[in-house]
Amino acid sequence: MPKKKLSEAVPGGGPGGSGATSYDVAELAGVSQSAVSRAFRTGASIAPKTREKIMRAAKQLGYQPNAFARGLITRRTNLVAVVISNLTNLYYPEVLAELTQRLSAQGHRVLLFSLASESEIDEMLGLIWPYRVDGAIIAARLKDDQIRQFNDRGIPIILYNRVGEGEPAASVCCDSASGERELVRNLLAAGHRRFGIIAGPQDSYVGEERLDSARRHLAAAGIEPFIYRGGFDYHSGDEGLRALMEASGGALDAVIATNDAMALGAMDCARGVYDLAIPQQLSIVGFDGVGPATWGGYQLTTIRQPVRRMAEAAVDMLIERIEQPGMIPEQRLFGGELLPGRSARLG
Amino acid sequence: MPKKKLSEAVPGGGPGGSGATSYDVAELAGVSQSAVSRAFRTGASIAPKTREKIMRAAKQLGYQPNAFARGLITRRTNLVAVVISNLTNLYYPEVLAELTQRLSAQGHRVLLFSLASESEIDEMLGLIWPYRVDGAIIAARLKDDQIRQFNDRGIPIILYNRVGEGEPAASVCCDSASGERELVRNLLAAGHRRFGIIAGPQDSYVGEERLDSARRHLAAAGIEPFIYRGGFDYHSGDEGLRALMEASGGALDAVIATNDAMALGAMDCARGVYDLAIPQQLSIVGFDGVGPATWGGYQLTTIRQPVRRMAEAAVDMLIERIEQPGMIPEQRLFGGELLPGRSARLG
DNA sequence: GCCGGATTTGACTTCGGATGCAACAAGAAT
DNA sequence: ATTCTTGTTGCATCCGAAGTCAAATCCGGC
Repeated sequence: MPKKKLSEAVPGGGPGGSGATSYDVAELAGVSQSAVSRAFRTGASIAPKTREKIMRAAKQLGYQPNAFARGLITRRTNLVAVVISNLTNLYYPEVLAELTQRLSAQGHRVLLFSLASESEIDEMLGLIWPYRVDGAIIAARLKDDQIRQFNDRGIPIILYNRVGEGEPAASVCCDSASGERELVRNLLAAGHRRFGIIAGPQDSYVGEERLDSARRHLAAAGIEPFIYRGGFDYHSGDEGLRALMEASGGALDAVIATNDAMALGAMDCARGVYDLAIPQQLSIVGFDGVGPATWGGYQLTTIRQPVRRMAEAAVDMLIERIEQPGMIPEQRLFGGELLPGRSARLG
Repeated sequence: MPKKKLSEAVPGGGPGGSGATSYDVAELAGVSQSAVSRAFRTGASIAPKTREKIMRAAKQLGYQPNAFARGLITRRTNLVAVVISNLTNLYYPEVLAELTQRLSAQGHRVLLFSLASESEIDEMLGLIWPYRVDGAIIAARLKDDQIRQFNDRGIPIILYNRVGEGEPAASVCCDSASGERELVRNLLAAGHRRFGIIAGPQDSYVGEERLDSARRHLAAAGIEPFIYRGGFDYHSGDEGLRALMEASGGALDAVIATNDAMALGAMDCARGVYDLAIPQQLSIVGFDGVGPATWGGYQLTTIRQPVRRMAEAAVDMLIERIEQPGMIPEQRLFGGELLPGRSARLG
């Protein structure tokens, strides 16, 4: 009769049920629990014949090592927290899909957190700590002391399209400044002179980068654009265009929206409300290169972020830092690709 | 001098570091580890004064109970697996956002799995088991034996817009049949007679439901529609419309797409390629009620799924089953709302 | 058949928090 | 003051896998 630690009659009732432990497998295979444990770790010292025998028993019992027990002793949970502020944004689902698949492929599970508002971050951090995640990828605005909490706990993080302000943090970003410069340069070259900008909320890092870059390069050409502040959503594009038309007395050549969703809203408004031909009477550009931007009805002129490469970099950098703690907080900047589209006349 | 189990010098180095355990807190507060444990469980037998003292010590050390240790002993992980086949679909991000927020609010964390293809499901299940999730919400096509694996392990699941075929399973669905019937009835009442259907892939449950319903109700009026099979994405709408125009010799009154993305693709194609006025020359309807469907350029006539209510139901049903195992596999069907839009003439 | 080195193996301990139980304290009842 | 409640507390143990270390086994070579 075995000593103990054998699982009781299976709760689920069925054979090959749920509760099998390494002790159950050990008994069935006629080996010790240690052997079972070793059979499931690559590189462990175990005879091939023994491992095979154990694997057969494990399969018969439907045994899978308990990640909680394993995580407790190894201090590696294989969990990565992914924090995304606003999932209903058109851009993030694509990012999330890429991150999830790549992390999965590397043996990590995704613990997803989404925020209804940025103020919930502190609360959310309190939900992350108990799970002892191996690392985190964060597409939300972290304050310095929040970054520091990760650093203090030794949890590597990668900021996505954000940077640490005071506290150093590794990050992956799309180069907003040069992307926006490209757009402005082309618009100027095509002869546009009266600009409106539909900007994002002030608490968005990339939003402000794009806005600053656009203003700076327009200023260099002696142009002062009209500016409207929206919320990065489609509706803000509509409202933004109305506001700009009013502010400029209808005399606009070009509208720069700091993301695609707003650019699309502005296009629909320009056509539907003001009956303007795009790009003949008004050029509109966006930023991101989301799916709908390429749709036939829009063919938006925009900067496409290299999402796949960025996600790949974020995951690779994170895993490097998990494997080898204490690396320097590197920042990687990716250039965007100009999608010419048909919503703007470019030079 | 305390016996043992006190964490060593903090790895992170800083004070209030990461590795604090209940033993550390116990020592600082001058109580036993049991007391610390009880302080963090509501309803446990502990004096308010003691708890307060412990909480103060815990805060000072930055202590948070280790979810892995807790989960190991309680057999409750507070993890819920959310499986979504195709995140880049326009519809699912909204669902995911709702599910995540509601689960969070109920004290559950989301372990996210996304699939590049449905064939990966078995592989993915192997990644779920080790984490001993309390339950799962699944928006992917599960085969009966896959559902049975959950049942055998006693893990409650809720299928989202899917049903179990042989194996019983709780599910939350939007009523495809009556939504589609509503659309067809209105289109018929407005005098449409030559129909095309842009359907989804055959392995989609809701896709087939919608297709069947549309065909049945058209057949009842003696109408045999042209049918094209697409992949539920925007591009399929474009291809679908071209195929239908060709098949029908250009003589179409109405196009029924079984989701919005394809309907939008068809609209752009109808306008851009065939120069048709919508809805005057061609009516197009979709299904889902995704964000872009309401955009000014489209104003798609469609059926909006009550995503919030459905997500709420899914979460509530799941939690019921977690708290109280062995409930009957209930199926909940939600009616969709007809968004009249402007892409179809309705009767 | 015996020996030395390499490989395998199992007993035991560990991770960190939860909990049954007995010990204990504080107040109530007698 | 004594006994009985009621309410707190600590001890010891458990959850399930991983890793340490010493014992056991294997193997070719003599």
